[in-house]
Amino acid sequence: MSVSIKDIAKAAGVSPSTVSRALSDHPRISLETKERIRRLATEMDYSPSAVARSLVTQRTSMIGLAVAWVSDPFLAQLVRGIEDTALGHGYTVILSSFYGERDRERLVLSALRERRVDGMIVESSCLDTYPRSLLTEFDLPIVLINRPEYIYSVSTDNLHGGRLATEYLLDLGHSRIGYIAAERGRRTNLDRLEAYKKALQGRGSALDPDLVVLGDGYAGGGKEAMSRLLALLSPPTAVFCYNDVTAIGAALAVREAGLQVPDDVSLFGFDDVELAAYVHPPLTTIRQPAYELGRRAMEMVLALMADDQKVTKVMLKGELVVRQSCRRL
Amino acid sequence: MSVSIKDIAKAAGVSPSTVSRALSDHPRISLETKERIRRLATEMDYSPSAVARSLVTQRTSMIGLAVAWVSDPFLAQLVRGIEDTALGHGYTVILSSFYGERDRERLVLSALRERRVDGMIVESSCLDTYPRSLLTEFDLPIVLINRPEYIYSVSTDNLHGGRLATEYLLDLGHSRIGYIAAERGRRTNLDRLEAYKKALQGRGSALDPDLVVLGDGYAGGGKEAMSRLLALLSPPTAVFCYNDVTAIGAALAVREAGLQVPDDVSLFGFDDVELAAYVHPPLTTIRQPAYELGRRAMEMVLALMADDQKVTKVMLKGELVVRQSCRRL
DNA sequence: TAAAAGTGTGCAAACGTATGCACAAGCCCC
DNA sequence: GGGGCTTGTGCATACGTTTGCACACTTTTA
Repeated sequence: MSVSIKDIAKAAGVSPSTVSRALSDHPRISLETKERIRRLATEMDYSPSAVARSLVTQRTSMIGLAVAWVSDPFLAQLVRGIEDTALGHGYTVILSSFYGERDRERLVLSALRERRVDGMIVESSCLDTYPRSLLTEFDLPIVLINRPEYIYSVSTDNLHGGRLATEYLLDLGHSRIGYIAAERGRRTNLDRLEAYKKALQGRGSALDPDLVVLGDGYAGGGKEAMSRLLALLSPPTAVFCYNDVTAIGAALAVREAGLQVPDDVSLFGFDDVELAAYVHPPLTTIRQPAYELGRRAMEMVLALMADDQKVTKVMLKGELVVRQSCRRL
Repeated sequence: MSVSIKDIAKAAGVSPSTVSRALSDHPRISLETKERIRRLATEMDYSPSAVARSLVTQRTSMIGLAVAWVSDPFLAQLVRGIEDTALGHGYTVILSSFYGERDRERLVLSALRERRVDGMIVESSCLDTYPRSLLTEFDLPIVLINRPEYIYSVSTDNLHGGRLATEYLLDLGHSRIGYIAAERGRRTNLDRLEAYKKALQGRGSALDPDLVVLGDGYAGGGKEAMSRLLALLSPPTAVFCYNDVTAIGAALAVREAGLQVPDDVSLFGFDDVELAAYVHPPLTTIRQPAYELGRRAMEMVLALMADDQKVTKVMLKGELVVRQSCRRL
C-alpha cells in the first residue's frame, strides 16, 4: 500500500537497513547518503509505520489514559498536564472513557493492553471490585489518579481539602452544614465526607445525618439533592458540595425555591473548574492542582517505565479559593 | 516477554496457526481443540498483540479523533456519539487534542497517521492553511466536524441556527442586538455571524459594526467582550453569543456592571451544553445535536472505509431552546 | 609495513500474528 | 473400489521495521 522503507531503499540503491539507519540518524551512515535518503523520503511522502516499529522494539510509545467521563470539566487541566509532559518525552497519549461503567472500563483497559501501551493512567477507576488487581494482572506501569490507597497514585489530599472547606464554613459561623455527596463508592467522595464529619466533630458541632444527601457528581444530582435539603424542617444554612458542578446544580435549586445564594444559603464547591469563577454567584471552592496532578502522574509512569525503584505515591494539597458563594452567618 | 501464541501452541502440542485459528473461531478447527486452547489461553493470561495483528492485516481498528480542546463542554456528547458507534463496530477511538495550535495539530495528525489509524475525525481543524490538503496527503478516510465546505463533513447548520437565534431576539422586539464572536477564522463563527447579519438585514434592521465584538469562545473572552459592549454609548439590549460558555462569561460582565440578565440585557447562547440549563439565568440557546453529530461522523468514516461511493456531507439542524436569559423588550 | 582502529554498508534474523496452500484421514457416492 | 468431498491440522510466508554481526575499505598507529 503505502510506501515502505524498502521502496526508498530501491529508489536510493541501498539496502533497507541503510535507509532505516539514515532516517534514525545513525552515526555510521555518511552524511551524503543520509541527506539523499531523507530527501527521497519526503518526496515519496514516506510515513514510518509505528506498528512495525513497535513489533520489533517492543514499545509503542503510547500511554493509555482511561477516564470515567471525558466531559468532566475537572479533567480539562488534568489531561493537559498529562499530554504536555507525555509529548515532551516522545509519548502519545490515547484517551478513552468508560462512562463510569465497570464493564466498559474492563473493556477499555483490555483494549489498551492489547494495543500494548507502555503505561497507563486511570482516573476514577471502579477497579476495587476487580477479580485480580489490575496492577499485577497487566504487567505494565499503571498509575491511578485520586486513589491514594494504591502505591502508584497521585492524588489531591481530599481529607485536607474537605477540612479546609468545612472549617471555612464553620468559621463563618455556620453550624448546620450539609454535604451533597457523589456516588457512594467514589473514593474522593468518601474522603471529603469523612473530612467534613471530622471537622464538625472537631469543633463540637452536632452531626445530623439528615444533612448528608446523595447527588451524582453532576448538576442534575446537585439540584435534586439540594431540593431535598431545602425540604427539611430545619434546612442547612451552608452546604459543602462534592464538586463545583454539583454546587452549580444546587444553586439552581436554591433559586427555584425562591431563595438566594449566599444570602439564604451558602454553597461551597470543589475542584475550581474553569466556569467556577463565572457562574452566579462565583463559587468559593477548593482548587485542585489539576495540571500538576496530570504532570506528576505522567512523570510517575515515566519513572516506573525506567524501573526507578524509589517512586512512591504523591499527594498534593488543594487550596482555598474564596469567591462569593458563602457568607458570614 | 508476555505470552504469545507460540507459547500456547507449545503448551497445547499444536502449531501456532492452529492456536490462531482456534482463538478466532475458525470453522475448520474441532470444537475440542478450540476449547482446550481457549482454556489454556485464559489460564496463561494471554493477551493478543494488536500490533502484530495490525501488521499483517494492515488495519488497526483504531479511529483517530483530533479535537481542539478536550475540555470544550460541547465535545462531551459528540465524543460519546463517536465512541458509542465506534465500539459497536469493533473500533477503538484514540483521542488527542491540539489546543488550537496549528503546529500541534500537524504533529497530532502525523502521529495518528504513523500509528496507522484506519480513519480520522477532526473537529475544529485549523487545516485550511495546510500546504497540501490533508485529505489527499494522507490516504485514509478523514471526516471533518463542522466544516461544511469539505466533502466529507458532518455539521450543524450554523446559518440556520444563527438565523433562529437572531430572529428570536428580533421577535422579542429587540433592535440593537450585539454579537460576541469567537476567533475570527473559525468557520462556525463565520457562519453564525453571517446569519446574524442576514437576519438583521432581512428585517430591515440597521447593522451597527460596533455591536460585533471579539471574544475567544470561552468565558473569559465572553466577559471581556461584554464589558466592551456595555461601555458603548448606546449598548445593545440583547446579545447573541458565539456559544454558551461565552454567554456565561458575558452574564458575569452584566452583573458586574450592576445590571441584570435578562431584565437589562438579553443573552442568547449556542450549543446547549450540559450546564446551560443550570446557570443563572438558564440559557436560551440553540441545541446542537452533538451526539447525533458524532454518530453520523463515525458512520461516515465507516462508510468511507467500506468504499461506499455515495457518501456525502451531512448537515443537521439545531433547535431553539427557550429558557430564561432573554426577555421581551 | 603490518596491525589496529575507524568508516560505511549489507545480510539476516527477529518481533507476533494471519492465512493460502498442502496434506492426511475419514466419509460418501456411484 | 476409485474418485471426490469434508474435516482437521501444519508449513511457510508475509507484514515493515530494527539491529547484531560481518565485511570491505580506508585511515591511523606503532
